Amino acid sequence: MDDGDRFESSLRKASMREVADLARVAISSVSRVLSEHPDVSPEMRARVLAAVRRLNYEPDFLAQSLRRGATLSVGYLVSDISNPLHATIACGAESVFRAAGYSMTLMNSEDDPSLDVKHIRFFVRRRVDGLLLSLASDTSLETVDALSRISVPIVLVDRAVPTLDSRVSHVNSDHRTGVRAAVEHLLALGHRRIALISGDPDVLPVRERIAALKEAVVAAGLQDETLVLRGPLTTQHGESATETVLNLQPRPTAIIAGGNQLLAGCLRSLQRHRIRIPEDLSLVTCDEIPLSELYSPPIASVTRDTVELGRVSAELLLRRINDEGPPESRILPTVFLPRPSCGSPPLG
Amino acid sequence: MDDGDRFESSLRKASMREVADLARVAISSVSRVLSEHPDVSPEMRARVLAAVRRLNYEPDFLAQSLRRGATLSVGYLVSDISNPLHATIACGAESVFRAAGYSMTLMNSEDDPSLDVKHIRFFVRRRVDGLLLSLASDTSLETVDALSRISVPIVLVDRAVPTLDSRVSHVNSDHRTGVRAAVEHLLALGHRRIALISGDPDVLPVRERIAALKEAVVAAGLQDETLVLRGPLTTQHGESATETVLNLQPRPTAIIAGGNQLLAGCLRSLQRHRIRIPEDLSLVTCDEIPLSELYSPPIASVTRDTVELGRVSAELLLRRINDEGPPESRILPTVFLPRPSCGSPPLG
DNA sequence: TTGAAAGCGCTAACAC
DNA sequence: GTGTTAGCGCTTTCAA
Repeated sequence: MDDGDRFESSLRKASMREVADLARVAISSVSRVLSEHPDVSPEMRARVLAAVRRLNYEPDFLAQSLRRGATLSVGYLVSDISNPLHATIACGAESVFRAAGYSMTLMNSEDDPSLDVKHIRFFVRRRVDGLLLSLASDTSLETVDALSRISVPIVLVDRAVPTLDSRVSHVNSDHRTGVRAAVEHLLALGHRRIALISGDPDVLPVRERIAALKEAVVAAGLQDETLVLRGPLTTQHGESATETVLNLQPRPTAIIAGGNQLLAGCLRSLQRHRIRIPEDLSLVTCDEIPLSELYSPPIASVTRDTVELGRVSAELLLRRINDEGPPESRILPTVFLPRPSCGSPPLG
Repeated sequence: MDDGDRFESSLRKASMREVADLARVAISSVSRVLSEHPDVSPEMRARVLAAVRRLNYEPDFLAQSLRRGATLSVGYLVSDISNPLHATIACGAESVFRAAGYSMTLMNSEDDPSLDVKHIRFFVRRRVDGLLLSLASDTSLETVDALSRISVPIVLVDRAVPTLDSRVSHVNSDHRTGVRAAVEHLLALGHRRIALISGDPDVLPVRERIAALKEAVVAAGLQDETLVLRGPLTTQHGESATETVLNLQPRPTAIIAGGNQLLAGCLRSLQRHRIRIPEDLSLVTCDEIPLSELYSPPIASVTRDTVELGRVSAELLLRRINDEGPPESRILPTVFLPRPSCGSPPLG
């Protein structure tokens, strides 16, 4: 490699114009070669490709996107990517997008519905080809309004906006079935005073979990002695709600942590008070957190394949982007895994 | 809102041309108003803004980027975003980028150096303004070559490529100090046969941890009875390496899990063999995993502020993008947190 | 088979 | 203070 080559191939972004000049062909011919147009002579092809190599040319995606009207990029809106639950969804989605030549841009809405709206606008201005949304709130009017005003394909991930049903795809987990199984398990063990440490009901999974708790009690023909403690889906709320539960008279005999972050806070509080599980209190979590199955004792959980959730969401979005049919809804299973954190309620 | 409005404001992306026509001004005037150019009369401003609202106009970022030569977007390359360690780094970085008006696009390289290269090329074609890289391997020649051929600002996160020192910024954690403190703690407790379950040495933290182990032993004037088990940074390797350790005669009395994923696998194996911690074996982890501090017993760890790591990385990248000085290096502290998983070695 | 030229939506230099 | 115009780098008719 001589010095000329080394100079040419380094650091500067060459334009198609320069490639055309070097190859002594028209710029449109370069374009044809690179987009594999059938009608190009082998000689020209070779000349162009040589120039491309020599200049280390890479087509400008921006210019291509502007011209073609597609960016091959999608936006993923999530409340908090540092939550392992969302991170695995993102991972599943990204692998599907990547395989299809799409890139995924990420924005955290930090559980703030007004950021939901801001970021959706942002993505639209950036002309993403589609949007994967795990909204901070699927009940906020501003968000629903913003969504109804835009035309990009949308997939809601574990969220529901009934007024948009005909325009957006949905991928949800069947939280209700999983939580019902968990509650039935607790009821069968003899628990009656069951506390659900819950998020606020402005996202679908929270609403479903609350409904499932009530449903299971009603279905069992029992009087409702359950308790729902609402608050943000944070470890802080998990911790303080657990404190509340522990101070109640009579004290609930089982806690369902309605989210993985809530569980972390809950465990912190239980440890501080040296509550024995399951002798003093039974515990179930909704969504795992790393090590929850290796905890002492292993913690029963309502769980699901979140990587798959991400993959399916991405697939539905690509289908919409490529105009392969109308919006669809998918419901993926959840499963209740009984583990030693559930036992009989303490006597008395 | 009348029907006309409803029609105009919904679903179609209006162009600046249409806004100009509706407001009966030149297209450049629209541009001036929107980019807050000082010399615009209040009347025109009002006319333009009215038209903008009426058409629900959003400027096309793509066209702006092409024209301005900046995309206000950066790429983040990471081996696996579903690892909480990387997810929190991403979270810290994203918040800084977002505050500065930048978006962050994510690609997983799945611990495959060839994907590192592919994704770097991909980002360059997309004309990102900068790159945050947690490479799968910082020793791969192809990667180094690819990096030396591109001109976008780069920040290496917890990675080192000596030949690129003058061209890229670095943000590293001081793994060496943290691991040395951990080893010194174990030595003080009487441990001599210490096993480090390690990743492969093609990323900086792994190399530093191995070096720190040796350093600490030498500094203590002891004969080296340590053992390093290399492999991928996965739970599988953590598990199988632990099996290996448990079968050794004489068996090591302490294990250092050189990464959070390795810890998860290690714990699984220890539980299966009913190894008591710290009575039978002492344990330290490098980087926490959710619940590792709430484990029974709580697990000693070499840890660091990963959100801060992400934030600082983003700040250095923005500084380079805005040409505010040459590439910089930052070393952020790690800290060893002794916890009950470390005790005296078993007798005999 | 190849080249010339229009234009994607925007910004900025220049004119008035 | 506002309008006209030349591109940013590419794709794609339309002619030749």
